[in-house]
Amino acid sequence: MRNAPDTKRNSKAPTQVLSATLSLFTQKGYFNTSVHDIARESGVSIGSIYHHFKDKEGVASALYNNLIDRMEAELSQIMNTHSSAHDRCRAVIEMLFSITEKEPEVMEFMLYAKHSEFLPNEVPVCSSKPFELMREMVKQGMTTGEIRVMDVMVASTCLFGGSIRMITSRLDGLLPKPLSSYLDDIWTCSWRAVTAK
Amino acid sequence: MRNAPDTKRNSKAPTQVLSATLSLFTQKGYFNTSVHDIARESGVSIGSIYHHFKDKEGVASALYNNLIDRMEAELSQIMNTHSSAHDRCRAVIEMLFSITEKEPEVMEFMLYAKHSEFLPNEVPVCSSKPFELMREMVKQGMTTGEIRVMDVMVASTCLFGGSIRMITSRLDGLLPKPLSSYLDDIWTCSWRAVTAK
DNA sequence: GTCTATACGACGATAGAC
DNA sequence: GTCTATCGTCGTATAGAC
Repeated sequence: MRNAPDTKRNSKAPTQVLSATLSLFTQKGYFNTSVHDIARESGVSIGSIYHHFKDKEGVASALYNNLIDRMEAELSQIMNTHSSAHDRCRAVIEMLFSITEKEPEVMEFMLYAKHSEFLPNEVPVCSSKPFELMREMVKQGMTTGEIRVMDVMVASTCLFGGSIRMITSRLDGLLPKPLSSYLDDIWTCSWRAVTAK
Repeated sequence: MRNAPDTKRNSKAPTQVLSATLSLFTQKGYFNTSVHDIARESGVSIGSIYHHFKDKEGVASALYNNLIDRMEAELSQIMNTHSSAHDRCRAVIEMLFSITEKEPEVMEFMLYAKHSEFLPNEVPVCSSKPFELMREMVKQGMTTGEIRVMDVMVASTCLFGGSIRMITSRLDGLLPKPLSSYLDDIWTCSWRAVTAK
């Protein structure tokens, strides 16, 4: 029913590799992780890894794009289930905080890794679709009058910048309590920063 | 009149090395820069580099601590020449913006590099003296009633987080105009976020 | 203090059997 | 599709002359 009749079923190697890679990259960084490490951690041999991915950078690239796609899906979901900029932006921060607590590695790799050093050909996170969607929310908030009219970049940065830095602080172990316990305070500050009244 | 009578005068090699290193690390990153690169760029031989520094990490470490010290000096200066939290914090942002425009490499290395990956033994930036001073300013602002009473970490992050992300955006080339042209808007947002009324 | 030449290890990537 | 064994390169660090 599928494509090739005789070849083996699609293996689960790639997902195992990506999962192990996320752990290793967030713990030790891209350059401190060897392909041997990935093979050991994932239980997949080097040969297989190179069969499924072009090279080490290809592994990182696949991982990166996977996570960007996932983020974009989450943001679209929020875009669709909320109508005001206020509700949308708050939901975004809540979502980011939640992922940070449940899957710190995902956030670590998305927001904290210096992709440009090992993925020179990928579009930087801040120019990626998810970040564009966040700016779009802010923009719409200006047209509805919820948010003061100003440079969209400035407004977006002020509205989300605090939360993003709270996330990195949490990942650095500087915050004793889970992010959810700071959410109300952060949101009060962030919204006051850009709202009209 | 100095210490050793016969040995050559203290060479300027170390400063040349650190200067070249800053350029290379910010352009290509720590791991993409070899000691050979540093030798070539600085005009100092490998042997000399290893004479002055323990190893490659030692070069990075010296650079890092130099810049931290410099930042601390700038912040102390601001602490002494301004009295209110309002004036101090605004001056800090102005200073950070100014350095970003005049010496982008300094900010790039301070705020954007993932030090933990190549300087595992150094204290992270966010726990360094300069960042502590910034939190101290915020703390004092709460006692004087300028800033709403809340978790100091939350307030500091909200007050400075937007500006710090503007800096990284600027370094990423996402902002067409120099940071100074956004300063007033950013400050309005940031201060509204934490101020009492 | 400065240099050149070299030793040595690690890692990315491939070959080729199963 | 998966594996093991191996190759070649590059980069850190040292030795030792000046």
